[in-house]
Amino acid sequence: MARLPVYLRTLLDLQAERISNISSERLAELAGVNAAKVRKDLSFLGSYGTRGVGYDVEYLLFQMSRELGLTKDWPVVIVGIGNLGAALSNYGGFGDRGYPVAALVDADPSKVGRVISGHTVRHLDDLPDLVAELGVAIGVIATPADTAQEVADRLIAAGVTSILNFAPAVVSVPPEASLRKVDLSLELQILSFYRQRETAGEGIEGLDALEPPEIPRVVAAPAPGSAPGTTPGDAPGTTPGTVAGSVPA
Amino acid sequence: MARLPVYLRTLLDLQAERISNISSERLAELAGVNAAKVRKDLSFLGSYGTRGVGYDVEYLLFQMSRELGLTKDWPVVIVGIGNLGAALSNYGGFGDRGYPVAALVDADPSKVGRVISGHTVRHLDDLPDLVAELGVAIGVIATPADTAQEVADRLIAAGVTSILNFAPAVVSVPPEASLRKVDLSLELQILSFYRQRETAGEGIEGLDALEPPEIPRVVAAPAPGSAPGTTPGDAPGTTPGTVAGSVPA
DNA sequence: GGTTGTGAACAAATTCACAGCG
DNA sequence: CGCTGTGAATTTGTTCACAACC
Repeated sequence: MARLPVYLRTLLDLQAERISNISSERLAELAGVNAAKVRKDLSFLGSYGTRGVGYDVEYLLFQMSRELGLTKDWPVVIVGIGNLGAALSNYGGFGDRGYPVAALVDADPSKVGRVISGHTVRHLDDLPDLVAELGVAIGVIATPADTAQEVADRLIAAGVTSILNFAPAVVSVPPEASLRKVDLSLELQILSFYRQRETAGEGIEGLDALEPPEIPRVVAAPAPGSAPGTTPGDAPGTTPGTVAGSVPA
Repeated sequence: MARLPVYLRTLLDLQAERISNISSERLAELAGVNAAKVRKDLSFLGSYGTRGVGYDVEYLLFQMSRELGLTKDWPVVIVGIGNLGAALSNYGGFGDRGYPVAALVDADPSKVGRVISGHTVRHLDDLPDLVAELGVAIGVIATPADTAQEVADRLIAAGVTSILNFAPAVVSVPPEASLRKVDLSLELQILSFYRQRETAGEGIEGLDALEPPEIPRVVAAPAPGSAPGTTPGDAPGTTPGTVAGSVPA
């Protein structure tokens, strides 16, 4: 369940405050969820609470860390050392929490050999060797959208079964692998969607209402920057809110 | 619905390939979802398809962009100019897609005045003025966890109702505001959780799925690396293949 | 013929509510 | 008595399947 890490973090805060015991009620409040949900989620790990009392913070933390696989390191390889990839490799939040950056990889020969945040960038072709040597457990895709699937395939082929994808593209992996995605422009679009609905009349229904009843087959030019002459490949050149999230590698 | 941006992106790709018409079946395949879901989602926007034919890419794009609020810019303020904040402000993906970075803000006086990616860092106290002057629509929180809630409060107070939170903390906002979060360590923990489940039974620690939940009242030391050989209890072996390792909604 | 749009069936997730235990 | 753990009820989301339509 994807909420466990949130509980974990909350419990760590509690531990830092020397609080040794917590009820599902209070934990729920701190984690921003419903109390029954907390109990269901925790009981999924086993019966680690005490009726009439609550949960022992320390003990629960221990069980949870074990369950989340936090008792060992999971070395990470970052593929695609553009803006985002470089930022990620420089971002301390990885290593601190048990996910040390083990290697940086890029397909661009001009990037290979450069040293970033203490790591020498290696070529994408070295992936299998790096994975084997360094025991890489997680692959981070920080390439442009159009190479994301290929990179994922190569990660899988190299034996990496956990992938975190920052590229704004749909990538698929075999069922035995896990994939999570982080897409900045997607989040922003969701936000502006809600905001739009607020400001524009009332909801979708209201929008239907102001729709012309007849069927407008021909469409007005989509806002700014229509450029039907651009080269194919990447960068759909039209309409605001294009594919985004990553950087030239 | 949070899938609309994915369809949007797919449609943009199609447009770039000069494909003018698409069936829900094909669109579903490209977006990595079920065809019926695509139709339900799209019908939520209105009846923009043609039976027996499919959807007109251009027209659907136009309607969708409008619905997602992509016909106008949504200026962004980034709060917290540390590693991550600086990386984000330097990251082109915002402005290109209709989310121009309008201002950078930090609470640290030593950061105020510095110029990053063409923006002079302003003090957090200037937030209300900046929001009013620049028409800021979205606030990005890139501060440490312990100040995230306060920053959110100040954003709301300044009139920003859309917030994207990168800080690893639970922040709450009034119901009229929207909040999205991006949490890297959370994603990594989810990945290692699945991975852990897979490989449970091997590894240095003999945490096999044997269960007898003896009385686990005594708390073992949660210190990193501690490996109590006979830790009792283990997650119920239930729901074997249930939790798939793929992208949830 | 083919494909959308949608009610109905189904599945999953969430919440309720309470028995059972400390 | 208070709080956990969990079946049952409810809500939410997904998929099916087919009538309506081009």
